[in-house]
Amino acid sequence: MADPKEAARRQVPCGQCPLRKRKVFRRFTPEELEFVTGFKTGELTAEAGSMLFLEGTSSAHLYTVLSGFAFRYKLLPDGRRQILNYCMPGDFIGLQGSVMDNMEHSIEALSDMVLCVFQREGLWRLFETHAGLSFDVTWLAARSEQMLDQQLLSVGRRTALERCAHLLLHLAQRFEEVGLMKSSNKVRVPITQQHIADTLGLSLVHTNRTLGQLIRSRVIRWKEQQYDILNRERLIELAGIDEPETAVRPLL
Amino acid sequence: MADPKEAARRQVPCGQCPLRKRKVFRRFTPEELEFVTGFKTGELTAEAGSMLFLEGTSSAHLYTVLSGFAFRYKLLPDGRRQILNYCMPGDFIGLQGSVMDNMEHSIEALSDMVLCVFQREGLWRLFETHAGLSFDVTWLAARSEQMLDQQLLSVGRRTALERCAHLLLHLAQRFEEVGLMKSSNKVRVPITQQHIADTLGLSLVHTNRTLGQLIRSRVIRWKEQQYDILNRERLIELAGIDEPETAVRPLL
DNA sequence: CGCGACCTTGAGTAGGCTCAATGCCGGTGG
DNA sequence: CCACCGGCATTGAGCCTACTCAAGGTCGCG
Repeated sequence: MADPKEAARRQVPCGQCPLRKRKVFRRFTPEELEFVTGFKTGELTAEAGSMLFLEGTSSAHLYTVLSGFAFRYKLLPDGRRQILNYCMPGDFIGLQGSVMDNMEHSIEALSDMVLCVFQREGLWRLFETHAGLSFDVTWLAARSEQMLDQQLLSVGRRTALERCAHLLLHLAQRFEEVGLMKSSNKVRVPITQQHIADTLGLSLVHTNRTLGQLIRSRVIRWKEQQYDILNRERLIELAGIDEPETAVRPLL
Repeated sequence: MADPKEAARRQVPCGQCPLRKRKVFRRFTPEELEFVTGFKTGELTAEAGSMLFLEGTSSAHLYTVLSGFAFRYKLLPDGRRQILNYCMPGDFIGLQGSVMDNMEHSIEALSDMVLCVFQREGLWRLFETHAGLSFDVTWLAARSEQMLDQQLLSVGRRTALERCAHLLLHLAQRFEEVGLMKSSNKVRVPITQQHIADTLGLSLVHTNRTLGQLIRSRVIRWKEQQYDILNRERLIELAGIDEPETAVRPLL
């Protein structure tokens, strides 16, 4: 009766998922909702610092982030690290691992997390029975490619200051989309300057100095694992403007 | 009778597509082949230097490259350019534009090209009627995401020399996959050092000097728009080894 | 012959890197 | 209660990778 497996299943029925209420997410039909509910086989809680995926391994699961944060990254043999992107509530992660043989990146939790668990095989059933949802999955893949494109543009062609400004804005925007903005412009995200450095392809020291510039000129405030945007206009200006489009997207 | 539209249609029936013979590409069932043949609405020839897609616009088409090369890139307002990846025969391009509202990147032909043309709406029919092919499309999207991950790692965390070595190997590998390697290690690709610079996030001058290093140490040879790999081992070593996996993939 | 596209090279600079030390804070154990 | 430690942020100093500016050189083409 107290089957632990059962205990872990469907603690939040997809129909009532609080995330689904946000207007960034596409309305699903009752039929789609039913399918997704069946597709979900349970929930997973992960502690801050734990690995969700490990480069080189394969994974039987796919996840949707319910709460908490993570980051996706690659390592060079000598330890240099490049963070590819951040995962936040509503993000569908692990597609690469389900569709290809094995992962070529790792994902590590930045905070305690709760994730919806889907089985790799379920994805097949999804494609066979739900054209709309398959399209959604493809759409999500295309979107994350777009975000990588942006990131690559930053790292390859922007100056340190521009990169910082751009990332800060980007994170803030994603926060807003899923309703995580503390107050108006307060972004509480559990990352260190080392994470920022590894995201932007900079050294820790130089990241610190560049953020220092932004802080001294009162564009942002930085304390602990949290920053406030004090002067959004200036930040946009520094980032070299980048249309902050917010597309309605599916939530699996 | 001499309908130009008709003239442009299906000049190469998909079943006889010479690319399809290569073993990198998955065998299609006769049924799938038939569908793809119907999906294809014609061929497009593009001149070297012409734009296949333009950032900010939307496109009614999807393409598969039959022959020739192109590159996908983004620009900053002041003209700085970041090349995101290269398109070569067998590549399926324009998915982002078909699935999202509009493109956030441009694609420019590097050589004269021939492309298979598909209609955006056809993609919908594909999802509705062919789960296997939909899965393939998603697979391709996941794969290009993987390649971007690699690229981002390079640009963010590798030194100039490592980046060059890595790119040279990467291009050579992709050439081999589709049988474009002239002789053993001769890669004839119509790119200039400026393209390499914009791919790797380096300046033209520094790219030139870095390639110069590789040339002087007899690791590669560079002439005009062509390079030879003289010492593959050394190149791999410099690139910091990167498993050169070749996955069988679908060809739409 | 002149021009444009591309490659090459020199010289000087600067943005970003490394090494290293210090400060701050919260947690832990004596 | 205090001393210590580990994780993170900060700062200084010196260096070097990669950048900019600038000049040529080569080659193919009209």
